[in-house]
Amino acid sequence: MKALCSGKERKNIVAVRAGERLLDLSEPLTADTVLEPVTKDSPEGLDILRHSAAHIMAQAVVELYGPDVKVAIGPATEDGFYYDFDRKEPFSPDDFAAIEARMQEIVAAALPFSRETLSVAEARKFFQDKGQPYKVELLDGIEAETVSIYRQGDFADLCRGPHIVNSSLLQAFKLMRIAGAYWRGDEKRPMLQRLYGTAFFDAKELKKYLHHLEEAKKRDHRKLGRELELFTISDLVGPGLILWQPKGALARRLIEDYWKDEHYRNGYELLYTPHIAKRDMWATSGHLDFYAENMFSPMEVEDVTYQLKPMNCPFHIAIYKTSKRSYREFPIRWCELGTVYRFERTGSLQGLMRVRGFTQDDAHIFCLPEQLEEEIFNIIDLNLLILQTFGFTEYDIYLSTRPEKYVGSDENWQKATEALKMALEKKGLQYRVDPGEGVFYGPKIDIKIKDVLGRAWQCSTIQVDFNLPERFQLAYTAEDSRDHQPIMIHRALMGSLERFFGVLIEHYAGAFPLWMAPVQAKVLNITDAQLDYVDRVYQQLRQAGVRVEKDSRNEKLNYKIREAQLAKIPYMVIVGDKEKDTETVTVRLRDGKNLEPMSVSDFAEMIRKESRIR
RNA sequence: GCUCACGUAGCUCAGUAGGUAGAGCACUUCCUUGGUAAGGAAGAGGUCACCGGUUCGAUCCCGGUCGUGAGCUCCA
Repeated sequence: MKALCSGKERKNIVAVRAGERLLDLSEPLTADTVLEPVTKDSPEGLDILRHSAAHIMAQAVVELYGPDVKVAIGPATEDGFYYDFDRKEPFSPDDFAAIEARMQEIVAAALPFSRETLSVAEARKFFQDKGQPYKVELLDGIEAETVSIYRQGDFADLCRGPHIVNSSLLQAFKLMRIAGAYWRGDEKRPMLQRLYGTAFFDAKELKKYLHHLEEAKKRDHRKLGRELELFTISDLVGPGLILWQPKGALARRLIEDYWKDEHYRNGYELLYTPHIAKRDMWATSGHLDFYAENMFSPMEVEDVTYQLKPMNCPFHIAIYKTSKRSYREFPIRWCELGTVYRFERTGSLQGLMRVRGFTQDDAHIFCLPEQLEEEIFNIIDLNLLILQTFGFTEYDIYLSTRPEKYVGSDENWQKATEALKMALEKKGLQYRVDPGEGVFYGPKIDIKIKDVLGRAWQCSTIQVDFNLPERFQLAYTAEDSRDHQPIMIHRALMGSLERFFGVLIEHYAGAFPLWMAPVQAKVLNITDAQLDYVDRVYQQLRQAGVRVEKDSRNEKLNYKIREAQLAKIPYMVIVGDKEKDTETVTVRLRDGKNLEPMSVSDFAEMIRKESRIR
């Protein structure tokens, strides 16, 4: 080790890496091991600290609340750590101070983390004697011959490691929240109490992280949605059902207009379809068998049962079936901003991100097998273009394969999965496989964009489907003048307009780019002497197609500016006597800067130019 | 759906050891006519989420329902 680095660097080392494995610094070395240091500033180093913090928290909890607290698991997470406990009495945030204080004592004691290797049988006896059934159950699932336990002070935990050398390295930590969590993530098993915390090597980092959380909170789309009057959710209407207020509705219209234009350019035709359909149709499509738990309850109308739509595909299929199709028509690209309803459990609803009624920017492409690859390419290109237009350039791509419950033959699934995979690879796009996460009728490519809170939101989805065409017996006449079955691609790029808008609000903190800002400019007068001029400027801008408001209230300019600023309006158009006399306006930008006075028509032209999307 | 927490005026929040409530902002009216982030005054506004229970009496205590938040589970 000494040979590896200088003394200063050594202080910075948390663990070492030997090939794939991470090892404690206390690990005995063999001559032939090649070691690589894991430092404090590496992601692995931080993970090790946080994992150790989880152990220290568990130790504190056991010491404070007695050995009848059962410990489950406690890993590091993306932004901290947690530990799951089974305890009769609920933890409350009031307990945090005591647990943190106890943790501080453990840190101050600089307890070494020591590793012991035991056989599985020995370990089982050890945890049985300690009265820790969750640990025993974990051991039941371990196939290796030996396991390791880590001790610090009197606390011992089943753990692969590695850990920090001793508890004094935990310099900056904070308990964050309490939540319920099912043992092993299974809702049929006991609900445990999960304590979340976060930890860093130094206090500055912790402070920075907490500050980041504060900033993220300011961008919360639910808060901004209310403040900017974009959308609301009403008890009168019901949970998970979005009401778009005028400003939000206008932004949505701009998004939809752009979407429609872009689709027209890319060879799509627009459809409209109804919100309900006969139950029989949902039986044919397989939704009743495979998607019923997500559907709203059926309704009877004149002895026929109908059901709200959770997807648009069967409606597009019905349109497909209106005439005999020829291969010469292909590819058929049909798109629709289709509003669907899905039953979501109350506990999972969240603002615009998770709702019960939402509009998909859906499309279905019917094509020949030999057109499949190119169509997928086209979709990916259009997809990335649209995301880019909205300012999203960072995303994770997933390839989701066949789920447990599915329709269709294995052969079809394999063909479809292969097609998606080939497309991603030929495009040179990095992706991860999400096994078993496909839809019941086909595999899919999902693109998840990240919001400021670091949450990844699934928006885009591209699905290849050989199965619904079969179920609905879709056909086209091929060159051989015989009937063949078309392939169907389902895709949504923004995914849900609601969710996408939510991500947009957080992405821009409500300060939308000019082209999609519901209000682009607000005309503010200084005194009543300019009332007539305010009106003229307002009318002229409105005629020129600028989305403009005016504030001619009897208030001070400061006050009007403050309001417009809080409303995140891109341009404030200020008119006083000076402007009135010269037939000009003074423009103030969102960032506080002022432009030179200009004519109203020049300003309108400036807005027109800047609002161009591409 | 599950666990925990929360639910007071449009918004943000006080408050009552159980005796039917208060601030700031917003709103209305009046005064003020003021050049780049809150001028002043007055007024209106709440069956303290809803339903039951305990009590002489409940916004406050207890139970249930609904809703919200953080997670779990599930997903666009």
